[in-house]
Amino acid sequence: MGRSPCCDENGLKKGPWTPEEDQKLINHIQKHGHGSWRALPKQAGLNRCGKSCRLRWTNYLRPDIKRGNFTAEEEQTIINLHSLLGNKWSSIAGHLPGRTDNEIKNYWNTHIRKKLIQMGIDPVTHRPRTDHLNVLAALPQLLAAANFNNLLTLNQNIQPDATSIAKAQWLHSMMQVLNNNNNNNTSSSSIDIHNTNNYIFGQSSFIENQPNISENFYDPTQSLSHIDHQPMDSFSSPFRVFSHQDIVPPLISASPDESKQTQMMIKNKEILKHNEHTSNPSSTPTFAQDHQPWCDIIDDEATDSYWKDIIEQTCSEPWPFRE
DNA sequence: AACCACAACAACCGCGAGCAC
DNA sequence: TGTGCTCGCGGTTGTTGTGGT
Repeated sequence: MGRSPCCDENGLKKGPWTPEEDQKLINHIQKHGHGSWRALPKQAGLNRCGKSCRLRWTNYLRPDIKRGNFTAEEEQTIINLHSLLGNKWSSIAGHLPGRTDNEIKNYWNTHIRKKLIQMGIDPVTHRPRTDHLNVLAALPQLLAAANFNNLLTLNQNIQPDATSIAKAQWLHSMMQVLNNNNNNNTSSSSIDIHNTNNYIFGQSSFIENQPNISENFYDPTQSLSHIDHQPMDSFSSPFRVFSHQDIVPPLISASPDESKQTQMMIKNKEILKHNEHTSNPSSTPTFAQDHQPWCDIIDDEATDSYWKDIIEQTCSEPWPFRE
């Protein structure tokens, strides 16, 4: 396995491309195709290495490249695909026609990554950051994000809005992370996949066991674009549920219709209730059983004292990582 | 107007896979 | 089978633009 020596050659120009160079490259490729990139610069009369030409063509000059800002749908697709594929920028780019891997990578590093971090999400794992200091530091923001006033009146309003549900799911997930830390003497920072809300962050056993339900389950997807410069109490989870068939998720609306979401929510509640009543206790636990406290929040009266208790319990118990 | 800090993005670098000989 | 070449990928750096002081 040899290494390409092309960029080590002396006398080859580096740095930004001039319009003249661009034109030469375009003309040559339009006439002859790129063929061997290594041989191309000489044939095209360019004092560049083949690698530089290839990069310039694939990232900038190619006629099918889409210019302009990323749409909310594209952004959501990137997040979804990144949660599945990781930093496989070329694979991600394959699902975004007209976008290059370099462009996506840059957009990720300059925009999306920061937003996720700002929201307390690990941009690598796409889960709430579980390192102790970060969780502690993020707690006030998370509490604000959850917008307790909305949560406390969740069930007093007949039709809770989708954003409130997303916030609530978000908060609950963080609470479970905290509780995990409390209950885990081994100071491991990993999340128990069966005990946490991975139905938000990835494929859970619930989803895998119950694809029919997962297809109908409320999708909390929201574009990240609208949380720019917004107070934390107006954000929502950027994550969505993947089903089996959704390994490569389709494009979805970034601004789903509110009433539709509400209908979905009601439908999902019915499914959960139905599941609760009909499931066999000895079989694989259902979503409702796995997440009983959370279903209770949705289905039962949520009171001030309930939330107070949670917070006090979570915050007053000795942290395994405290001195 | 000058300076600085930061953001955005184009381009480069190094590595590994695949292929031909 | 080993070697060298080419290409593509992902991480990083450099350059330019923009806003604040």
